[in-house]
Amino acid sequence: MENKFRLKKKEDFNFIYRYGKSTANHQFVVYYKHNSNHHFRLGISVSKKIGNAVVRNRMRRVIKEIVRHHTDKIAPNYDFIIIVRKPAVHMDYHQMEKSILHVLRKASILKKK
RNA sequence: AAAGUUUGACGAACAAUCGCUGGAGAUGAGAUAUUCUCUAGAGGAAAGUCCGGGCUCCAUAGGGCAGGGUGCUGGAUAACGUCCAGUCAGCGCGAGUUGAAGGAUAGUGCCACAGAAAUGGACCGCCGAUGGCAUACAUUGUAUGCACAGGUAAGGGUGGAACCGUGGUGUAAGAGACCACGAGGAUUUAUGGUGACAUAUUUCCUGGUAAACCCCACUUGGAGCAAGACCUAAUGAAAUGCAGUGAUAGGAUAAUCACAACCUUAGCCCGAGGUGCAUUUAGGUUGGUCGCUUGAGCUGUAUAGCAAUAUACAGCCUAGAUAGAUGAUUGUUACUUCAUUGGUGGGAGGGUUGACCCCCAUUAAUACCACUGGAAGGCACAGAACCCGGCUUAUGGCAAACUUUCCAA
RNA sequence: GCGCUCGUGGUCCAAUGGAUAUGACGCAGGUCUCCGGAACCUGAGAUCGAGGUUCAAUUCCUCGCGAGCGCG
Repeated sequence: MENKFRLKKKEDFNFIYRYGKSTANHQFVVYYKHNSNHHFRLGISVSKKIGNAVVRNRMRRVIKEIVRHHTDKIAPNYDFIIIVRKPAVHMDYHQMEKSILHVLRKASILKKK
């Protein structure tokens, strides 16, 4: 995933947490906010409570992979952060894919058909 | 066959599609942009951060104290609290394994409860030799009694531990006071060993505790890659230069006012508010580059050594991220387990060193072997963050050597 | 990266190396009451794990596990 699609700075995260809106399902939480770019930007947050370094890295990589596969469905002009909750650890790729699409649709970040 | 002990190596593979990071090449005027090609890309513990070192900066004439650390011997090492080989002690039938293993004879402290007493102590007890008092005989003493002075450490059965233990001599009663045998410690000498130490021997001594204070020996400056070096926006600082028109003041300077210009007030006008500009210097925030991977490196061979390890020669270059790359999906295979069998072929015996176990009873069926087919799993612990050497902890199956017991020959 | 502190019944705590491990709240049973509460009485329930030193460890030492905090 290219750098311009990623949220990196601590200030960006804090800004979205403070001024953005949030939705959630059982496995994920999404914070999102309009931006002035012509593409979306993604941040991923996995707490230390979720597991050890291997588990956290796996969650991050799988989420990156899922979002990359659905880049064309995601509406531009959004910054959003995906936060992983504990039940997501035991899901496989396809279940996570469904769950993430569900939560993004709830947040109305996905493009309408 | 069962139960163990030690050591060692390993930590699945391949393909397709879609991606990530570094490097090289092409594309491109050029760049850290774009596109394409090639190539490299996690571990045995990368983990915990428990030790040690390299490296960097700061401090430092030299020496000592304090504080910290370590603590049998010899060796290895860059160094270590690590490793190897030994000694001694403990544990285990054994293979083996564990040990902060100097000093209690430098000094101080502590040893609850119980017990007379927990290290210069006398409560009960024993004795009354010597001294004292009393009585009797008698004359300068003898005998008996008292338990006053005093002597004593045998007995008290409490405790984890009772002034080394047992037996004797000795004595008024007793006592390492003396003797014999024995336990432990220090010490002298001899022998063996580099040494710890072992064996014999001389002399002296005898509670435990130093992971209590302490003494002795050795060792130790502090901080950490967010170390540190370099480049650099914005804002503010200093210096220099310039600064529209008009007015005031002045030696001179933007010192002040008005207008103009520019900015904000959602697009325009009015109104309101605000504003010197450029260059250089120092500082070094944000951001970036270096530090950053050629190293006490890896592989192989030979030599030295019981070994840890060292030396020589040859070959090799093998991750470098920074919201942090090394991934995802699908398929196949190795491998494991299950169903105890669907099929084909072999087949009177099969497996086993053997004891023994399984199966069947000769037209046939079964065990077993080979090939093929089905289902499930395809794993555990775990992710480099400056780099190494160890330790510790987590974890999957495998192999080898050795030990003990049982059974058969 | 470096450093510090703590871990004791269900909860909050106490403790000189000396064990029957303290107290409060809570829990259970009883007394009282027509019933409940309050009060009173009684009881159960714990030293984070593994080793070591010591006659004896919650306490001392080592390693591990978990929690919290500080500095850069």
